[in-house]
Amino acid sequence: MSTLDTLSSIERPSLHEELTDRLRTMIVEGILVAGEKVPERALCEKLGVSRTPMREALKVLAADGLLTLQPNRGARVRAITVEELEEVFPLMGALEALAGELACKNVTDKQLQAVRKSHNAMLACFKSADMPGYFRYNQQIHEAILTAAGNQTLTTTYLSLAVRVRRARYLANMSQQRWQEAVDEHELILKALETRDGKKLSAILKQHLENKFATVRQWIQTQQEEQQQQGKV
Amino acid sequence: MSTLDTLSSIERPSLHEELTDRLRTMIVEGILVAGEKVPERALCEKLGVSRTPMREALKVLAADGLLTLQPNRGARVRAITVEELEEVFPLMGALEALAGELACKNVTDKQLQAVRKSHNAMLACFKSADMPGYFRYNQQIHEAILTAAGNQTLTTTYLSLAVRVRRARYLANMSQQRWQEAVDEHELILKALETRDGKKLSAILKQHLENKFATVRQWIQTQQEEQQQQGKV
DNA sequence: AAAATGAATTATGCATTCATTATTAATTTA
DNA sequence: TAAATTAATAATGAATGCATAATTCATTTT
Repeated sequence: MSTLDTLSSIERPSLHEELTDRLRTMIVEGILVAGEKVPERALCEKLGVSRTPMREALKVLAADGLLTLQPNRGARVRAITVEELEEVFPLMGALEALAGELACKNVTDKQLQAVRKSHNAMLACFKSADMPGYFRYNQQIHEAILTAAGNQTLTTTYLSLAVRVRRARYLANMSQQRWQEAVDEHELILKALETRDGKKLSAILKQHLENKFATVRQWIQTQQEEQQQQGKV
Repeated sequence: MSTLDTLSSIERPSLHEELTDRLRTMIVEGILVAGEKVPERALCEKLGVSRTPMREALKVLAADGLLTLQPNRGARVRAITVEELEEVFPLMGALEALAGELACKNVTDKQLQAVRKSHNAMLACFKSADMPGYFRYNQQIHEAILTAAGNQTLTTTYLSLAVRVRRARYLANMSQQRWQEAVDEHELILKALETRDGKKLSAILKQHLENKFATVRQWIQTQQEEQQQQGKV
């Protein structure tokens, strides 16, 4: 079962939006476990809402690819597969590339400063081997680049894809060597953005993502094999 | 008011999915008019469903960017603006480019044959100046390329963006000259696909879209000005 | 004891109801 | 008569209710 405790009740305009956000977070954080059923009733009781807005949120998240709805059998958290990953990553690559080009065109000095700050914070985390911290600042950087691109639709589209792989991305640990490489790539990312070199930034971002992709794919493959093992036993 | 008549009642597993599809179609076809409120009750009655699944569908379409939800004031069909267009088109460009590259890698002879068929049908429509027919086959071609790319996530993502601009795209009439150019571009598209030249196909598709973009942008600008005029009168 | 059948329970999908908020219509006031 | 105020009506958002389908559990059968 999932960790449904430690969740407080909610109130605010438009319950279903609040619920959509909450559930999304719970999926990314693994509180709602990939592959498992979404305990609709339990969630409603825990959050103090009725089934109507909850079910609206479930429909939205299903349309978004985070859940699958089985007729008469409720919602299930979509477990990412290698196949899905192979679909999502190239897409994210294309979008990051676009974001890089646009960001170089549109980034303001203030935004650049924000990226630098996240970058340095990320470096500090790397040096102290703080993976969760690194992950958080890393995400901040990529989102800051999206913001700098100044295209809300791009941001939304990208994030909806990113969320689908975020948990896998988080769980798939990098080797120390790969981690160092990732940091090096980030130096290049910052440099390209500072010099407003769109082509270069675009290319590095794409490469950076492809490298991450390789790590995550390997991890998922291991996971799937373990699942199969368990299925046999 | 909108043309809510000529709609038959429905039945099938998962009402909200059926409704989502129906409403999406109604928006693209202009039965639900951009900028106007969605007549929830009337739609429910017309389609013979309760408000619950209807509202689930509305939430999904809102998350998809086709509607906006105003708290306590229902749903409204999102009218596309120049700003939104300027956001959506570059994104579609990046995705079409990706689709082109992947399609050249993965297209089967059978799929290629399907594209050729649509292409020829489209040419026939051009010669007989049949815009609706042209538009339909044109769409078929682009969707066939997506299919050939063999990336379901790409298809879904692209279509969700394409739907948002489809109506404007349909209403924005091309000049005769531009139409001829578009047809010429389509010849190049077919050729690039036949020779599996990913780079070239990718580039042409992007250019093709940018040209379309220019036409649509002009049309929307005119529309917005007319709206403002009406607002003043 | 394992498989098969059937009853009890629970979950699911959708319709209905209800409280609240917005909108319109009617009335009053200046 | 035009603006302001109030009353009415309708719409929205969310909770509840209900019929059907799925699941679980007990019972029977082999």
